[in-house]
Amino acid sequence: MKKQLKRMGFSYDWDREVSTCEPEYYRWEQLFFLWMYEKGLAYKKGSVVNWCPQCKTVLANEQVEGGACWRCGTEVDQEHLEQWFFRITAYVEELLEYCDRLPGWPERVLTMQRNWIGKSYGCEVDFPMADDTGKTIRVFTTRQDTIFGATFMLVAAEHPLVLELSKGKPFEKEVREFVEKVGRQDRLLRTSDAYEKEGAFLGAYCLNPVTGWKMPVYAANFVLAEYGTGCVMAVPTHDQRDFEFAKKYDLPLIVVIDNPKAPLDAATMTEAYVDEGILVNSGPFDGLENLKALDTIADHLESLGRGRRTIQYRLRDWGISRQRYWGAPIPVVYCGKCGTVTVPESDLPVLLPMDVELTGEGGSPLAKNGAFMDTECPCCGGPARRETDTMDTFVESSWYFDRFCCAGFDRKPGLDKEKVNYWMPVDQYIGGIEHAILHLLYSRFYTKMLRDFGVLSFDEPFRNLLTQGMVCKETMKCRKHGFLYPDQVREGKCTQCDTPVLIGKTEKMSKSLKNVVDPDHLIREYGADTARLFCLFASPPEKDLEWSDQGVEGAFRFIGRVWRMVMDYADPTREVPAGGDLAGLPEEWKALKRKIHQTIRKVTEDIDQRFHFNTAISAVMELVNAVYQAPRPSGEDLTALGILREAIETTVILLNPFVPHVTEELWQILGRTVPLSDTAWPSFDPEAARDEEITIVIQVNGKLRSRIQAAADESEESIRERALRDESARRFTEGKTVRKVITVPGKLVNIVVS
RNA sequence: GCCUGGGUGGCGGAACUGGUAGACGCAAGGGACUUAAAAUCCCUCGGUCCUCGCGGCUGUGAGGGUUCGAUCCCCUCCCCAGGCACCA
Repeated sequence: MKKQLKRMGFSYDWDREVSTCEPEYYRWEQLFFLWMYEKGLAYKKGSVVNWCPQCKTVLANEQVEGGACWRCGTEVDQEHLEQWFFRITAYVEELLEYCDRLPGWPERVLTMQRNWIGKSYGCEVDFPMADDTGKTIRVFTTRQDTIFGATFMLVAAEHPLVLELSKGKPFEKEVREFVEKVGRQDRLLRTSDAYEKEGAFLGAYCLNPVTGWKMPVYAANFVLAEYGTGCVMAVPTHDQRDFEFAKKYDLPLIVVIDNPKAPLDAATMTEAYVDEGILVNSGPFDGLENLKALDTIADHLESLGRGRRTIQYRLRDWGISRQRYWGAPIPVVYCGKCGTVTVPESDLPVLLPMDVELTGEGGSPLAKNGAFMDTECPCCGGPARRETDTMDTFVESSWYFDRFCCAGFDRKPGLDKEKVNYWMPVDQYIGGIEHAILHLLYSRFYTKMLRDFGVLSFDEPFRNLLTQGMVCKETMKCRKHGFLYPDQVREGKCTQCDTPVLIGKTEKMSKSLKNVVDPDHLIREYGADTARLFCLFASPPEKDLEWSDQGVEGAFRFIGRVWRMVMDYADPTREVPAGGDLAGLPEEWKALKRKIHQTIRKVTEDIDQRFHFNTAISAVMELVNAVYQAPRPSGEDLTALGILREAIETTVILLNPFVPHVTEELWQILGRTVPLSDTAWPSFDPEAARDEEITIVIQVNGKLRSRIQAAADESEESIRERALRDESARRFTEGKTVRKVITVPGKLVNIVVS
């Protein structure tokens, strides 16, 4: 890996290399854990967690993609386990707020983070039970404007209230069966479109706090126990889920928001009305617009003492326990006497044992390692057991960038504040879009936390973010032999059985699809420079890159073209100083001089401001084409040779960041002794780059009709006059009245006629 | 369903702030060089019509709108990619 990176010519500073799996790194992570534990930012709790049966480990919510494990794709189960969590929710407000203060981040990443955090404003409302026990059911709602239409109550099947309320009632058995059934249903089924809303009546009633009506209480399969309070007031007229539920169990519907365009009738509604409207059947609030009623009704509930405004977030705490080997051991021991005890700072690091058996079967290898597990309690000295869970490896990647600033720093807290605060935040961070929420959210959290511990003095880790695309290639498949590597195909046929190969979809390069390119082979065949040039030229970095063998060939040809150009002129221009004065140059050489400086400007801007290497490279290609187009001067024409020398040297310098190896060699061939990598980037001469003559477009009624040449300093008035006299344009203005003439300096004249 | 990006020649992609659409490359076609091939160098290359011009019309997913002028701004719709999805 390292060798390959070096062969490609990437200029990494290997002195800053960091290995997150070494104790020199993860010991600090364990220290941070102790600090977090002390502050309540790390805690253990029993909860329903995502469990990957393949990896035999727990996964954070963010690490479940469409119900499957982000690593192996296996469907994730729900298990009840004791797990360690990081209290990322302590920073939820700041994480959300700073989404508006990261102008250098792509909007879609920020949107994804905002959605993931999922802030919503609403009310908690207490619904008293209809029996006289004085108990209440508390719900969270964002739609308190519909409270007059709440006709029944829904409770998550897993909620303890379900069994409590139904206990001893004639419905108890049915409720129990229902709860068990929901518990058995897996995640995939629950989220599928066909999943039907179901419930069971608990034999209990509560009262609507504003209308006083009796509302039957149901357990429902579609109510989430973990969100809000796990209980929902159901308003079937204005919520589609509640509507479906009401229809199924024949529950009453009351319209409380009327559609101003077409009045609603509860008896004939076929779906819930979820748009804006005017309140009806809502007592004192009738006639209000529902959006305005949100506030008014919230006030009303608060004055009644039945509810209060609250904010809910979708974001949950970050479950970091993993039953894997890799990852820092959690520095905690369990003592029969003292309970959960943290490992004292002086005993850190808790080392990952080297003598574990990695069976590949999943499950924690540490839990099978007695020497690791059995220890002494740091408090009482008695026998104790170590925590065998390790931390999610995303913890490691949440601060490695800080460590880069002071790699090897071996004093507490593992970060040299001065250096870190000098280098950080990262000016330009580059990563795949797949980390939009995982790594990028965790790193933001960790940064804020370390800031509050006094280690860092900045709020956000990455000032600018570029999400680069992935390298894709078409897949090839043989009917008999499945997916094929590129070298298993010759002339469209499988090399094993000679049957024609099926060309499949273009997909992200992966070993499983065999649509990969071997970098060693590529470097052997074409060299690292060709590989680099192709990748940079094919598309801008934020887009996916479609691999094309012909494109690689094209990149190789261009390098050859540059090489021949240099070889051609290296000798004749060897003794000629590059450049030369602009004044007095014949027009054709002036044009090349201009092209040189325009190219420097364009390439500098494209690299600097936009990371658009593809257009930077095409600009250099244009310069090379211009040199090929130039007439070959005689050996005495020192002016011309000087300009050519300048063009050639400029080409070599400008290409250096893209193709460093070949340009360094060409630089030497040109007789330069100072290495190109130590040579300053050229600056352009604005005077030379300026166009002396510009093409002015003449439009009639917005249609392109003619072009004229104008001197750069020609007055707007004069250009306008010439445009009006222009022969080609007059063919279209002849016999018509000129209504208006619009001139855009340096660009065009538009003559409006009727 | 909701949110975010996108949709430009045969293909990858340009067009910076509303001002010449298609830069540059690939593919294709033609020519030069060569005994020949490869390599190289040069030319043509969105569609269409004709009187083949330094021409006309048309053209950036579709349809409207704003504007002197729209790939760019606004509205409606279609399609593709990604994200979220019973979040009350």
